[in-house]
Amino acid sequence: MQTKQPDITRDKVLAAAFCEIHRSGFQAASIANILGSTGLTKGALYHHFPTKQALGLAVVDEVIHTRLEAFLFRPLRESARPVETLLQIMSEMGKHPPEYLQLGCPLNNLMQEMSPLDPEFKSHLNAVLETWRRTIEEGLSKGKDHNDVRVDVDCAAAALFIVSAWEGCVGIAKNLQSAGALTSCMEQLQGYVNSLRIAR
Amino acid sequence: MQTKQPDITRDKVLAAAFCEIHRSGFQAASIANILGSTGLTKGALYHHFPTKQALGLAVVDEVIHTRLEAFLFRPLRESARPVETLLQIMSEMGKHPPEYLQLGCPLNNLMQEMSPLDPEFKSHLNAVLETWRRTIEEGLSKGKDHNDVRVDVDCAAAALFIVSAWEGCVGIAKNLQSAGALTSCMEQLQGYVNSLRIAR
DNA sequence: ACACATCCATACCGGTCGGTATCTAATGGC
DNA sequence: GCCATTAGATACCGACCGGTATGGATGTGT
Repeated sequence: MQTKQPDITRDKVLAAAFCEIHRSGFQAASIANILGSTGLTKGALYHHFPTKQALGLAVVDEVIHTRLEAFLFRPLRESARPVETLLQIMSEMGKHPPEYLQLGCPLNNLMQEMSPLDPEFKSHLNAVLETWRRTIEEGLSKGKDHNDVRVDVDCAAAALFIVSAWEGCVGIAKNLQSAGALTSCMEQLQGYVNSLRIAR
Repeated sequence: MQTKQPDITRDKVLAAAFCEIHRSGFQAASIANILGSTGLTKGALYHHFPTKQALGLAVVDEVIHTRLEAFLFRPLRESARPVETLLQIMSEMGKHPPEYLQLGCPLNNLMQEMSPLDPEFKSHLNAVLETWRRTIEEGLSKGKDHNDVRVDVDCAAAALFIVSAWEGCVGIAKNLQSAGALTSCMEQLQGYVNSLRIAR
């Protein structure tokens, strides 16, 4: 196991690639730009990643998935009242750095662009999406156990819709470039989530 | 006003460009592919459109907007009970040609890709989006007049959410490549719309 | 019938793309 | 201290991109 420069270099490339892909999409992402922003050269990149596609997949698995895990999946899994945690995270969507409003959700961007074009991308991206959906589904199920969610709710279908609408809201807000639109949309989605709960 | 061949050629280019852009996105859309599928050459294309961007904007205005107008906006505006018409159209989403499930909504694809990159695209795309949102808002308002929609509903916010979630559902279904997912998601969205109505 | 604008085909351009071959320099095992 | 492997730099390649310059064919107004 190497613990010297190589891992650092690899991470620098991954971080720069994530930014470039987030800005321009995968296909339009320029290897030259990625290298330029790191000060590295092609020799370094192609030593760690065989192709541009492999770099993109590594960004999905090691950057995008990891970030969602930290700010969404883990808090949701570890919460005692996951539905309230979910609503809390939704209400804090406006607190993301402004680039996220401007550029949208990196996962959704890549899904929309790459899933129809590349089965490898589709499989890696859908793995992240399925983790997201399942995490919410399990949160809703746990809510049922605590008499917080109505027993007649189809947790799987509701979870899929929540993820879909969530991505839709972020996407539309990105086009409108409006934090207010994002807030308004997420509030409506919170209304939907609350409609799944037992009124108190 | 010319009414000979030129308009036909222009429309052929537009139709081919729409397909190519729908398949690959705008940036990855190849002028050569567009021309190849029509049998025309660059001379023809660049006679009718000064740049690739102008071609893309024309696709937005003359193809995408027109199609949405025909299958969504007009039926909604002309309906006596617009909320029911809206629910009807939502329930028929599965009847689109399979390419639409595979490739997603052309409007949303372009918004996600181009809005952050090109203000011209953003403005044309958001004009279509705003027409969509406003049409639904007016439908909800008309529903209020007919005692179909609750008076406490914020029609503007609800309309924005409906469009956002709609696009989100189509986008997620495209990634999952699953007609069932689309149907399930749209059913949940119909549930949301119904929650805006007065229970009978 | 002649001049002229419109329509479109052909050939070509500079630039950028992802990827590779080759070389040097540093590192780790013995 | 020697050698093999790894890390990374440099130079270069063919393919493709959007766009242009030019020329010919086809109407069209007069």
